[in-house]
Amino acid sequence: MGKSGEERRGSIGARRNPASADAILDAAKAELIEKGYAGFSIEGVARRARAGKPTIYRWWPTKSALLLDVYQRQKGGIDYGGSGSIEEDMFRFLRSLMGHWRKTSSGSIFRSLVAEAQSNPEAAAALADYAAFRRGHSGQMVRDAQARGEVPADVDPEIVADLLSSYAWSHLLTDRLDEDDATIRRAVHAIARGILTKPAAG
Amino acid sequence: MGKSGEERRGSIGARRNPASADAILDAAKAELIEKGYAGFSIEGVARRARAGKPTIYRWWPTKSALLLDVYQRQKGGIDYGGSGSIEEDMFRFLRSLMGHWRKTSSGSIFRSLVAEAQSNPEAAAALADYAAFRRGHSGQMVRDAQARGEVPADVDPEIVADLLSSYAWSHLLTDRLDEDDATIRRAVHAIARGILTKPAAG
Amino acid sequence: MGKSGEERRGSIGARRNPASADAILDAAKAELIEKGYAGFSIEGVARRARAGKPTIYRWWPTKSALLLDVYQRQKGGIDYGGSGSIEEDMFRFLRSLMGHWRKTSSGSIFRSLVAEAQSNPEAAAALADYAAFRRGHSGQMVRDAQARGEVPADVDPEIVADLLSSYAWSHLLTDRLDEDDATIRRAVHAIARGILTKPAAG
Amino acid sequence: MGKSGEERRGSIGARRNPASADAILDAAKAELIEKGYAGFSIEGVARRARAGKPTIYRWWPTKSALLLDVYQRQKGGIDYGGSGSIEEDMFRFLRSLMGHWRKTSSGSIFRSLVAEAQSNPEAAAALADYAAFRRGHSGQMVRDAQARGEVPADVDPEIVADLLSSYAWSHLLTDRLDEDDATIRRAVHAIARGILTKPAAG
DNA sequence: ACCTAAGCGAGACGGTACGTCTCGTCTTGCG
DNA sequence: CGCAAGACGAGACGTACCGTCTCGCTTAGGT
Repeated sequence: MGKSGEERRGSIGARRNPASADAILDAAKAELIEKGYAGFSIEGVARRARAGKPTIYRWWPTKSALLLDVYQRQKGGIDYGGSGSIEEDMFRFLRSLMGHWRKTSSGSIFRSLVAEAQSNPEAAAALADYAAFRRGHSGQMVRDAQARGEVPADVDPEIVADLLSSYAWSHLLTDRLDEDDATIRRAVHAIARGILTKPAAG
Repeated sequence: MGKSGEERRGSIGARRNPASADAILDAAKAELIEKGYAGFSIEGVARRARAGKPTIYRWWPTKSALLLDVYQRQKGGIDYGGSGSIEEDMFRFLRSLMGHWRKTSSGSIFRSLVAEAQSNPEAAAALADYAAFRRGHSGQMVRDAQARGEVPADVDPEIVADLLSSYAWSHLLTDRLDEDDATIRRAVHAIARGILTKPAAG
Repeated sequence: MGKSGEERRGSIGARRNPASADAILDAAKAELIEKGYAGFSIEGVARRARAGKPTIYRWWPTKSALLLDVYQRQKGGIDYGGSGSIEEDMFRFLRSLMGHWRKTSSGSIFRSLVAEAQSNPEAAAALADYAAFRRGHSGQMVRDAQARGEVPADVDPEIVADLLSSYAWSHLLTDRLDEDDATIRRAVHAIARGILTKPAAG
Repeated sequence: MGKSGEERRGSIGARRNPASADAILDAAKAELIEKGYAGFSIEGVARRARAGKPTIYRWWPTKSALLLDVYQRQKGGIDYGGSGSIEEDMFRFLRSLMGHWRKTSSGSIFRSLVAEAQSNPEAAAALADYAAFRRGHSGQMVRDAQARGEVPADVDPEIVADLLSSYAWSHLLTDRLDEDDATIRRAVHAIARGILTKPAAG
């Protein structure tokens, strides 16, 4: 998390100093983890990063922009399958996303982001954009399955991705990331196979 | 929303004055609706209710306690189907819940509650309890369908309810309550019928 | 300058706390003396007084209001004569005013006030009011002399007071408060000789 | 105030670019006039002059240095009489000085200089020098009158000049440059009558 | 009929964070 | 090397709320 250099970190000319950006993102992450969203303040980040507030506001116009950046730096590789089976892919996706949130600090950062979005329209827009982007991304699982003929073409990949990420979100937001594999599998199974009783000939 | 009397509303002796409690809850709700969670402040509530701040802090020690009280006074009836078809029931449930949130103020109050729960453990616990209760409640749709033989017994009603409410939550939290009926139907369809290509003989 | 109590100095109800006012004025004076006008800040005063900034802004809407208050608390008794001679009275007035400015800290406070008035219209108005009030006050010397018949009625006491205070101001502002008595007497003499009633035969 | 060329004004080699110096002084003057001393900032001057801040700091190490330079470029001719009467000369001097300050921008620049001198010793020294020089210069009126026999030799011209300029300063600093002629005449009259040689028989 | 106890409105208090401004320093790349 | 440009750490600005406090008042219930 940075080498925590002692020496002053000044301007390097008429362009952004990446050392400052790093220090600020590191400090923001640390503050978020230590104090949580409620105790998170630009003031505190500036203090910890030994940066001036204007330097922060210059590059992250809003608190949510900073939060989003912190989150994105943290994003690890989420497993998008390739197992050859859409059901297995969806399971792996959910388990890996929820595990990532639970095991790293990114879950708590994302919770902050969601909280911020509930009061800050800019954060809301940023989060909506991000979520849409992620839906598009994870919809790839479905499109791959369609290419394989596993899923018919009239299924909307976005809607499936929406169901999956909604499930993950609500578990994150209500402290239920530790759902066991069987439960996740059953949720995924419901989406893959449906919940209706199969016709006799099925 | 109260008669908003002009005359001073003082003490009625050595016990709580219900008129003040009402005025404060009304004011809190109004502030929440007008300004959203971000612009919500105890200060503002006190101002609008013409109440002293200590009067608020005396009865609602934290912001989340007040928020919860406001939300509880607001509960409206959600449509749990009875159409005879689980798919139609699920569609009606989602549409009615999302419409309720969108059209009344309860959506914005609930958003505030979710936001608060992300940093306040007390609010988090209250929200988790509430969500579990609601899942149990809306799982009834599935149990009814199982009784009809429409859904096999090995489907977990809680998981289905979880998928549905998760979908609604994530749309609430990302400002997508105005999803059109066709989209909601497709999501519900995925859960009911699954997304896999049906076998030729099916 | 205050007993520097250690214990917290909170609210005493819905009215101004004089202890806070005193602590703030003391702190402001000390800051002004230690750091001069350039280094004077509301922030610094609040810090030293252990007061919140809003407490300062509540009672002194502008920096100049605070400066003026500090100055006025400091104002010692200026000698307005009563020697029976207008020339002697004017001399004593100037010498006592300039000595007071030089020997106490009020000179440097007043310099700050004048400086502030050059950039802040509110301070300018406050200073103008104050200066006019003082001219009226010190004009009393002349009115007394007129009552004695020492000065003719058509002399405007305000103009004489203006000449005297202008002389004192310009010496304050250019670090010449240590003018010797002989020089002050000569300046006063120039003015006195012009306003004396001429002897009938003179 | 300069042609304010649109094209970039870069370096002209390893020496000072006079065009930049001019642009900076022009911009400083304009800022001072438009926004007054309070709104005067190096930042603003650089912006208006399309100059880099370091260029300003390179040549004018302090704000007061820049202020002085601006004032010096501005000197206008003040009327030192020659009317043959010391009283008339003094009146013309005051009226012309105050009018000059009022009608051109030099008054507001001088006010800034005085304000700056109250907290900046360097500026204070420069102002004191300048004021002494001006007193010597305007004392010439009195010396001329002494040569004519209108004023006795034991009157100190410096003290008379001090009274006059003090009067002008204090009116400048308290926004009273628009004093009418009659009032100025009465002030001058007070001084003049005191320094006139008295006719033997009155 | 008094007396005490508690709730009430009001609003001041010491704090903290906000987002903006300017300071004076620094380092670049161009001319 | 001077120049325009502009990022940097620093820190003050004036405002908004926080949660706590003390006041003077009102009313009810216990004596």
